[in-house]
Amino acid sequence: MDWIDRGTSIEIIPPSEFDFKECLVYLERSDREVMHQVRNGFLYKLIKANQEPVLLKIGKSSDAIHVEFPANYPSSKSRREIAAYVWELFDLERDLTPFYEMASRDKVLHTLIDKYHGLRIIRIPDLFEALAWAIIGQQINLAFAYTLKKRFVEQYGEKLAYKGFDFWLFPDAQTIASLETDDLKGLQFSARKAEYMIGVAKEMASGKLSKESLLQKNDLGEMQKALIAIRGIGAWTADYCIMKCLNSTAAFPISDVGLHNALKMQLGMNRKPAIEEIKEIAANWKGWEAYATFYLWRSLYDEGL
DNA sequence: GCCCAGGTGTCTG
DNA sequence: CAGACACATGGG
Repeated sequence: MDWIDRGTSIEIIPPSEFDFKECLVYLERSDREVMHQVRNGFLYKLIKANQEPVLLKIGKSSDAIHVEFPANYPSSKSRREIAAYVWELFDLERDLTPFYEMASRDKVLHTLIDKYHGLRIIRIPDLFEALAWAIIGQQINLAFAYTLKKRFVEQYGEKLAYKGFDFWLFPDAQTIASLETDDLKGLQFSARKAEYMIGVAKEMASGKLSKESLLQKNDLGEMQKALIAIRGIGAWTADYCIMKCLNSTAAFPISDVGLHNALKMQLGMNRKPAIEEIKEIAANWKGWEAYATFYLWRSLYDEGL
C-alpha cells in the first residue's frame, strides 16, 4: 500500500492502470444507492474506522487519490485503516497487466478493456454487506433490489447527517441476527429472503462464518464449499461474494443474468447464451473470470439496459 | 396483463 | 444427477 498521511487528509498513490472516473461511472449506476454518493467528481462514503464512523470525501488529482474528512477528523490509527480500506475498495493491490494481456487477444473482451481502461473491481470489503446485498438481489430486478437495500439500511443501519445529507453504515450482522422474519417482510422482503438474511446474520454473529476464516482457506473451491453450505447461498451468491469481497479474480458467477445479457449484446446474439456456450467463451479467461464479468457488467451501462 | 428479474431449495423420476 | 417447480414482488 502506497500512501501519505497528511494528518487532516491522506493521499493514496494508485498503481498504473487505474482510472478513478471509470470507477465513478460504476459507482453511479443507480440513483437509489444508499451506501455512497457521487457528486462533482467526488465519492462520499461513511465507513467505520477504529470503531468510529468517519465520512470520507474521495477525489483524484493527476497522481494521487485524495481522501478528506469533511465531518470529523479521524485519529492517526484510523487514518491508516482508512487508507487500507480505500486500497481494498478500488482493488489497488491488483496488477492488471496479465488481465489486459489475455483480454487483448479475446474476441469479447478486447473492445471492453479499451473502452473502460483502468476500471477496477469495486469491492464490498464488509462480508455481511456483500452477502446481504447478494441475497437481496436474488431473482428480483436491480431497481427493486436497490429499493429493498435502501429500506433495510435506513431501518437498521447507523446514520451520520452532514450538510443536509444522510450517510449510512450498513447494518451489523448482530443487529439483523436478532430480528424475526416478519420484521423484514414489513420492508417487502419475501419470507424466503428474510429467512436467508437472518440465517446468514446469525452465522456471522456467532462467529461461525467470517471473512478471516474464509480468506484463510486460500483456495477457491474450499471457499465456495463453505459458503454454499449456508442456506440461501447458492453458487451465484458464493461466487459474487468471492469476487466482490474475498479477493479472488477467478470467481465466476456464471449463472448471472447481467452477464448473460452483456454477452448477448457483445456477441450480437438474438438470445442469451447457454451456460455451456459461456463456458466455451470463458475458457480463455482462466484466473480472470471475475474481471471479465465486471467489465461485461460495466458494458451494460452503455447500452441502455 | 405479461414477462422477466444480478437465484435457491426442494421434490421427482 | 438433471429437470420442473414454488417462491414473491416490482419494473418495464
